[in-house]
Amino acid sequence: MKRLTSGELAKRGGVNVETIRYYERRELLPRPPRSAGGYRVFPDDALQRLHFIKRAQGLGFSLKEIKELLALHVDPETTCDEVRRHATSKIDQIDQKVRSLIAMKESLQRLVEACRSRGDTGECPILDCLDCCDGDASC
Amino acid sequence: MKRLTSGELAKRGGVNVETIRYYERRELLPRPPRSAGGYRVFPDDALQRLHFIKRAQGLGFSLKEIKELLALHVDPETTCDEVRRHATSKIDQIDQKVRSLIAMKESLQRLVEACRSRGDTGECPILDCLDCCDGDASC
DNA sequence: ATTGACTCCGTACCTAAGTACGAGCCGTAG
DNA sequence: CTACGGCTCGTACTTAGGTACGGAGTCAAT
Repeated sequence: MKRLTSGELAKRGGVNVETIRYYERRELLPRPPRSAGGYRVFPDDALQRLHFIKRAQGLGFSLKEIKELLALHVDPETTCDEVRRHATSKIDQIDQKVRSLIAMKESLQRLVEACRSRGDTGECPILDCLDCCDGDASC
Repeated sequence: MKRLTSGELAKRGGVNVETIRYYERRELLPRPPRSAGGYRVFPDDALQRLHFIKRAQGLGFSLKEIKELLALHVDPETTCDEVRRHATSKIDQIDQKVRSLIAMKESLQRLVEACRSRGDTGECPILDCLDCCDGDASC
């Protein structure tokens, strides 16, 4: 268990020092103990926590949602059932995002395919229908 | 081809009127012709455009990226190849997001599964490892 | 003991993506 | 013709997620 200053934590986590303070204010990182001189001294699992935050964020979770995810861990009152419900609902959210993304990807793929196979004449099919593909559109 | 005022467009698109003006400033919606009295008069394909924007946004594209996507359509200079490259790169971006989301989903699923199958003794496994699952973690 | 790097805190500033507001036209129904 | 709702504009405010700043204290090496 190495101990980290805020600067070291920030560097290892690939974030700004100020971000560390910010996350502490937002209660995404627990407020760490302080050294004699008043410096923050983070246990090194703070780094794991930080990685988790950044990864979840990269997946489109807001800091508020991430705080909820982390809260599951922290609250000794939460029952296993409760935790499972939260987790399951997050899974559903993720699924929804994935489905939407895949739909959009497929639209784009169809366009690229049409584009590749078009004859020499006429316009690029992508140009003709990029902005008219609604979900289940037959572009 | 119905013509829409900004208010009608906003209502049909499910957005605020100000958002319409904002998108016009950001050049996501082309600046429409004006009526004698100075009112915006949108061709009704503006609604398709608006839908596209909201959908793309829901998938995590920024307005800037969406503007790029739309620009493919607009610029008569873009060659088909160029368009295809843009589209393909967007597909890659989407793929990356999907992979990350699926990884996170699987982590959560493993946790839920472990939780469901645990005996009566001991702590909820979700609580123990929610914040330590790094990508390919063996939670 | 002094220097230089690091950290503290509070506050202010920043970008993205809107939203709200007020004053002043437009347009139509009564 | 007047009232009332919709539209115009510029400007200001909001939330989310940070980033930057400045004055002061700390720590480690020389």
